[in-house]
Amino acid sequence: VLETLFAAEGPVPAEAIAAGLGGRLPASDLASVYRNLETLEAVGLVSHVHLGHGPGLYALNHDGESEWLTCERCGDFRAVDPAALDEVRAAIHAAFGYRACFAHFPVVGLCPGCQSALGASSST
Amino acid sequence: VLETLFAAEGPVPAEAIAAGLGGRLPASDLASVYRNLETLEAVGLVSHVHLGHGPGLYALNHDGESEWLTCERCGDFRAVDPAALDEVRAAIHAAFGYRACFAHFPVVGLCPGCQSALGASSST
DNA sequence: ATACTTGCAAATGATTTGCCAGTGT
DNA sequence: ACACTGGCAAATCATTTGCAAGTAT
Repeated sequence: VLETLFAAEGPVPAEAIAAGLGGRLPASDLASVYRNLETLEAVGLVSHVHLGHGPGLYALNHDGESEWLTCERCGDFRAVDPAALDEVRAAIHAAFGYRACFAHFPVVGLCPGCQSALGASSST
Repeated sequence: VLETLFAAEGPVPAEAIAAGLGGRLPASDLASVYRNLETLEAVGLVSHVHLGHGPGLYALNHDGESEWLTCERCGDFRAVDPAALDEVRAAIHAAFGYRACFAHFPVVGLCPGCQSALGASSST
């Protein structure tokens, strides 16, 4: 499982891991994959993120957890360094007292491309 | 279904609507409830939010959609006026070009209570 | 022999779909 | 007669659990 996650380019669904990323790596049973992922998450080597509906996506924690942005229209997503969201976190903390984390559940919105794809109207 | 949503205090799972909020209102079949909710969402009267894992929660759009904050530790949540998140949205837009929306997927983090419950360490 | 890990199958929870009967126009 | 809505059962998708067989220590 670790080898497969290492070979993956980005976060992947458990099913893809079970399939060995489409046959390129040894396949295993989905149940074992979930069991291993659970263990690996518990020790902090792996984490998963929920991008919209659809299955959770798993990825290695190379240096630390990433946080995520995803587009609710086209489904695209990007990892961001947690530090890049510190200003956002500060604004949320100042307004509501919450300390936000976008590692497990991402920031959801419209990516620049989809903003223009719909008639670009709003400002700010 | 509308009547039930109107009687509900906050966002409720489809199952609670089907049960008539625990018997206080006429019960219906879960499938019908989902079908009606889908239609009501399509016409903009209702929206649902995904609070962490667990079922989606449905609520009326009284004056406009709310956006949500939820605590990943205690599961508590609160609705916020979208305007209150404009500063946050602006920070995200400035940094990444994304236009965030927290109506369907909330801001996830630690509420003030849970921050103290874990040894309050971090600042900002 | 004992502990850990797997594969496979069945269970769970949320949601969707198919279909048929009941109501309304 | 025809369109719409509801109930009920079965299907689907992601994930979990039980259990028996297999490998390792």
